[in-house]
Amino acid sequence: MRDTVGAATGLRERKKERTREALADAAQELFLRKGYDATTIDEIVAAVEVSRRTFFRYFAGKEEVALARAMEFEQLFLSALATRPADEAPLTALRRAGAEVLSEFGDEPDGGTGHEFLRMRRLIEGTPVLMAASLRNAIELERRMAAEIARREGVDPERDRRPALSVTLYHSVMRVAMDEWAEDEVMDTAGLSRIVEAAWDDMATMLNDRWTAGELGRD
Amino acid sequence: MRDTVGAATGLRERKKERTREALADAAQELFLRKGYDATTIDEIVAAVEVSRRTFFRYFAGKEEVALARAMEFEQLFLSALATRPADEAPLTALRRAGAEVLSEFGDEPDGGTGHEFLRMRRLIEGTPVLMAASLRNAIELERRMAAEIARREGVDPERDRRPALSVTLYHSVMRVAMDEWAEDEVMDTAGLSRIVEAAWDDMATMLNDRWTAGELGRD
DNA sequence: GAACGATATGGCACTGTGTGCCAAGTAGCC
DNA sequence: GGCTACTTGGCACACAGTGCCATATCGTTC
Repeated sequence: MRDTVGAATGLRERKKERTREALADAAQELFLRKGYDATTIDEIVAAVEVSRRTFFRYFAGKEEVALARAMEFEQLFLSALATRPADEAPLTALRRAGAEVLSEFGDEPDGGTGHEFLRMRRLIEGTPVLMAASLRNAIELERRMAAEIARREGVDPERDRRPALSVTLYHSVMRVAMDEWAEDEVMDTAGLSRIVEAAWDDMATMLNDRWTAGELGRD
Repeated sequence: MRDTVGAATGLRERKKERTREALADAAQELFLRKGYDATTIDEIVAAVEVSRRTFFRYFAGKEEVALARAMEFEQLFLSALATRPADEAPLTALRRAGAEVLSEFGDEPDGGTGHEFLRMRRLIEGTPVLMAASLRNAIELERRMAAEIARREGVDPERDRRPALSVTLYHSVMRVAMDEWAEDEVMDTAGLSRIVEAAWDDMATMLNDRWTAGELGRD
């Protein structure tokens, strides 16, 4: 994603993009090595040789730079959703868009972007202020996803709650599945796919107020 | 909830509780009148005549005092869930516990705790840092609720994802329903109940990959 | 290549949040 | 009343975040 910039823009734009990338990379490296709270903005900007003031021209704050990479995946997801076949049911479109993004990773037991992704995820989960900011980003992403589902289905999201419900259901299942999967230390995308499918099966069973598949309702 | 304290404790404990309540009340009054960002900790402690240092002995930070009342409702909810009949299905128990807590409010068009609750909810929704902190609290509440569901169902929440799924499903439906309901300015609990029921119906339809009740699946 | 306008950067001073330390004050107990 | 345990207030500090302005750099035109 980052290597597609600058092909047809000026030096000024290219320098800005390089500064932004350098800040995001330096921040991530420091956060993963020292922890979020123990890393200061002064340390990040020193690593890139720009001023604090410049930092705040690229990022609204310390949290935003920490979540910068995760937000790139959100863009990937929205693009994937927008290009799903128009006649696909909403939940199917969401699930398949998610699978597309996941396939961007390879199985990379101890290297590459997948490993870094897992390490950043653990950092975020373990840092309350980042977890909070990440959740708020997720809410905003849900709103945009719901708008896309509403567009695909030709309904008004302000009047019809089904887009919002489908998106929040999708995120709920994904979050429970990813919490379960991330207990391992390995970027095993096939394993995640299996957990996700099983979680959807459990959810369908549960929504009919049953606890196991095959059980009759009992209230 | 707050008036049950101090009956059998010493003066020191009673003074601490009064200070804590005074800070929470002063903070809420200032946040609702001036906004969260425009209110400083110095203003809150000046209103109660204690020091900044004392403030930080009662609350971990500015966000925590803003969410103090909301977290009291979380305790109410957990208590209500714990006392639901043991043989109730998980989703039914969650829904009925929620209805119990909601009934603590009356329909109070322009006064009382219900009105204050709505105003605080709008403040939180409109303040990114509070929204983020609130969402993180909700995650922690979900974890405790899942533990309670797991206890009721006699399963290990570390091995069985159904407690987590049922809780996150419940929260998802409630959040979509409350977003829809809170567009009004009135504490209409009957209206909320109707929206919640309708949202559950839509969710059940959707989880079977249908968009309307009665529609055959089409993928 | 120089000039000029537009834009980016760095430095500074400032506000506000949050925290550790320690002296002074207060509550509880005997 | 004395002593102990606990609470409070003041202070100095670190850090995040921001507005303002002088200086530097890039892009465009000639």
